Amino acid sequence: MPTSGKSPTMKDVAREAGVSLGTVSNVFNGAHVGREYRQRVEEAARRLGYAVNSYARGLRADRTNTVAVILPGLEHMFFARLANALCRELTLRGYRMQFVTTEYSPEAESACIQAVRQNMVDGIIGLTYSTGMPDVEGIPYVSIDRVISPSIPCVSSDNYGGGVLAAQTLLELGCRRLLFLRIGSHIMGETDKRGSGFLAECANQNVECTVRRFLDEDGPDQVVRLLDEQFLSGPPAYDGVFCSTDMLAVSVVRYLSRRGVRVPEDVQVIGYDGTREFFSGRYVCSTIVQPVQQMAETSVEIVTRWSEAGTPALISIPGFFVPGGTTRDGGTANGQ
Amino acid sequence: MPTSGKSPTMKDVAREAGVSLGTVSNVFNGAHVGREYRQRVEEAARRLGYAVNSYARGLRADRTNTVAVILPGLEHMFFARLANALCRELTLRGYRMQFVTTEYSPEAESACIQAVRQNMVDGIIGLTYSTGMPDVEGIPYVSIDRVISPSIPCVSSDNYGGGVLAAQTLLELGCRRLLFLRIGSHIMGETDKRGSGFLAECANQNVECTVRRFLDEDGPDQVVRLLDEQFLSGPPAYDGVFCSTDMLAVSVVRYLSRRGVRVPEDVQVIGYDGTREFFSGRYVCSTIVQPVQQMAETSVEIVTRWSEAGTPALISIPGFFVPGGTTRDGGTANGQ
DNA sequence: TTGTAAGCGTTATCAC
DNA sequence: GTGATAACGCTTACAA
Repeated sequence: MPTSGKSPTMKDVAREAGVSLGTVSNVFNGAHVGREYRQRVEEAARRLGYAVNSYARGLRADRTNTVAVILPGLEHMFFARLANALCRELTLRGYRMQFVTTEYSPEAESACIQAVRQNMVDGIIGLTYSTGMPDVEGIPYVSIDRVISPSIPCVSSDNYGGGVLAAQTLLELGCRRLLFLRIGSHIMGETDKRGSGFLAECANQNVECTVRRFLDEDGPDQVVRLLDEQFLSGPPAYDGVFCSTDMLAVSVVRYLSRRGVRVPEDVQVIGYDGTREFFSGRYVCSTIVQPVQQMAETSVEIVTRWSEAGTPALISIPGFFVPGGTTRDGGTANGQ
Repeated sequence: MPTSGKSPTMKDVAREAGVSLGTVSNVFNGAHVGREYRQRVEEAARRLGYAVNSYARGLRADRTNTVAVILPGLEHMFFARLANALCRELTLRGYRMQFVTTEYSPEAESACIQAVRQNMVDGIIGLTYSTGMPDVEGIPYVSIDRVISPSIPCVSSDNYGGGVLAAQTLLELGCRRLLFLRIGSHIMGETDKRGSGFLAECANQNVECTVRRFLDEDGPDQVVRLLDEQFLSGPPAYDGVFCSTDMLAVSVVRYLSRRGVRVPEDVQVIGYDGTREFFSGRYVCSTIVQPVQQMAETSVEIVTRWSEAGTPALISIPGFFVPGGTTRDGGTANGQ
């Protein structure tokens, strides 16, 4: 067993076991091989520390056991959690993860699509905000949080349902004057449904709801100005706020605290994502938690079983509400 | 330009350009080719949308332009930042990143080492806590934050220097009764040097310093009990605390606040890592910031230029102090 | 069942 | 400088 230098190849195993190359190959591909032969091969392989080279295999068999994961970056906790879960699920199923960031290479996505066509990668799981629609017809591509076309499967948390849940929760907690704050780019996406669901449930329960929208480009000044309008004069104009992201929710909570408005006594706030402080594990606010783990499982399941079934175009996985200290229902939630 | 289906190969390009296979290969490998031929080939390649298949190349040329990155996980912000920076640096240099987590697959590391020997991966950048020393003699392996052997390069932040810096900072800020708190496993590692540096500087300036050590296994109870001993009775026994991680520092700060000890008025606390709140970008405490970006650059530089030079065994990159509200020097630092 | 040989996309070594 | 050809490690008809 050489401790360094090159690995043994099938040829070496064949020689060691005294059988032919094809037989060794058959053993490693589950084909029918006589017991005696199979044993000899397996033993020889163990002695030599042999493992198949999946890239060489891919060259012939169009299969590399590698999936590319494309995310905007890792510094946002939601992305980090997602990447982590995807890595886990892929590993569990015997796949390697090739990781790519769009943050630093806008053409990363098309490079990956190339790679699939070259059989260097078996499939792609992508969460991208690029404006152009990637041309991924006919290749194993799972999109996260963004509908690309009816024929490309998209996995996301149930944004609409999450919005409904947020409204139900605030209303149950006694809020009657609701505000929905949204931040994001111009382009419509899956995440817009958070607002739609929220508003629909408000309408359904005959409660009025105001909507305010920030753009990513807006600086903090803009946000503060807008919040001032809503809250500063007299008693708070609203007693329940749903924010499209935890980040926004935390900003709002901090703003309110600075202005002497008590949270959750005067105003209750719910965010969306399920962001936790990395050290304590505490949720940073009351929030609708994205089911990251299940989203990862589902995505991996779909790419790795691409051809096996007709895949539905849009799979929405329900999230759940968790109290995080910014609603009135019993303090800060901890742990899982 | 077919929008789906398989990619063109060198053969296709050769036919399209009316030259031989070898010539096409030469063009893509920078060898000397006549101007006329080169142009014809390049044009044909563009027309067909050709790109070399680096795995097929790897089969011959022992080079895949892929580097494996091994980290314990991504949920800790330091790891996420590191992975992000590594991805960036690798991409910039034309490498792909294969990402692996030890959290969910303890044998991930040896699998990667296999992969290198099989020429499926050109090199490894690894940050692992496994007890056994990986057998990586002779393959391109860069270890982060852990010395494996004199012949394996290790890149880390200058932990010793960081400890010195922490001591200098606390002393400059007027602290005279110092405490060093450490958390971590039994095994000695690079990070232990944080304490050594801190203590050395204390000794150097003739200031006494107490040391307390937690183990990862210790529950929060243990930590609280220990802190109670140090701080609870009477005025705080210490006025300056250096913690081996930001996580520990934040726990300590929270503990002190709950006990009515004011930070930074009564006790000043410095952590280590440079952790920031993901939404505000604020540092969670005054801290010694790990130079993640430079660590990534250096590691990538070393793996990708493996053979080109004798590499020093240990490269320590200095971090820097940043105030984060738990020291007395001017409020909370923001931004970059 | 087992062995043989062709071929996957590329590079390296030759003659030309 | 250019073009055929063998080889990289593996899979897969097909022949034995």
